[in-house]
Amino acid sequence: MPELPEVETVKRGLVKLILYKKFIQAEVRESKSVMGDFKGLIGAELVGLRRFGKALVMDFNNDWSLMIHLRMTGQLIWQGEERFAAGHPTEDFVREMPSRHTRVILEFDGGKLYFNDQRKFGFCKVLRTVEVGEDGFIKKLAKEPWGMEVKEFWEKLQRRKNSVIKAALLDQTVIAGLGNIYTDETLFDAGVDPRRRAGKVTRQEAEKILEGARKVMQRAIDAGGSTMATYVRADGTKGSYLEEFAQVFQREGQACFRCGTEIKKNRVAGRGTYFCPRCQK
DNA sequence: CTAGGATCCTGTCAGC
DNA sequence: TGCTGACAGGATCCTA
Repeated sequence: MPELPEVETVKRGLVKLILYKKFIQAEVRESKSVMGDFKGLIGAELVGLRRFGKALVMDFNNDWSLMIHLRMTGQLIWQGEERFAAGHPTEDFVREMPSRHTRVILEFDGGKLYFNDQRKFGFCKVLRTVEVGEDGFIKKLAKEPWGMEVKEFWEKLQRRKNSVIKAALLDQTVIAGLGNIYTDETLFDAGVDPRRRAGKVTRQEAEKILEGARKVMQRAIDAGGSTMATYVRADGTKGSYLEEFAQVFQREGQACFRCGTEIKKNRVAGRGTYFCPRCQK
């Protein structure tokens, strides 16, 4: 699931649970999921957590850092005295760890952090703290919607004027943090058809899209904590917070909450895309 | 430089 | 039941 709000939820959970804990060792079960060498982190204390778009960075007190990107199916599960699970929601949230999807186990003083990733697209990368900003992904990353002025956003859209607006919003060098869900939710909120060319989006619509992205993602962040609590409390219950707030995502054939028209699903920018044909022009 | 499709990988589900 | 193809909450690489 991991788009910006989910990664922010992971970050907040880890701040509460493992900040200032000492890293003991790592067990790498899938070498493909790891870049760099965990040796540099052994014995160091976790002193900071940062998020860059959908990427999470853990900083240690010896000038080494650990960057984690969950991509499509990554999740992090902390098992100490308490349990915390966030990222891509699967049955593994409530299962005994490790599972068959566990790629790396990070042992801290007081518990273990399990990096699970069904499809192995995600990764952990050990690097010098000063090199975090030089990482290819982070270096190219655009601002997040809260820090972006309409003018700058508009200009970035012109750079991708021949792409559909959905593709432009998914491009992390245009705006950081949106993935397939929040792009659809944002465009619904802004009343813009995902198939429109980015260059045809008016300045006013661009402003609505920016505001929509902020609103939609902030709501998800605010809901994140309680959702996780629900997940852990429930004995196997598969509740999804998507159901709580999604206006269009995975609602194909259902009535639009705003106008009652059937929500449609199309392939746009190579991704399953949900929208209301009446509310989004 | 951009745009669009293929690709990495595993799992699930619909249709035969 | 078993097989096949499509698809999946991401990003990069390749080609035109």
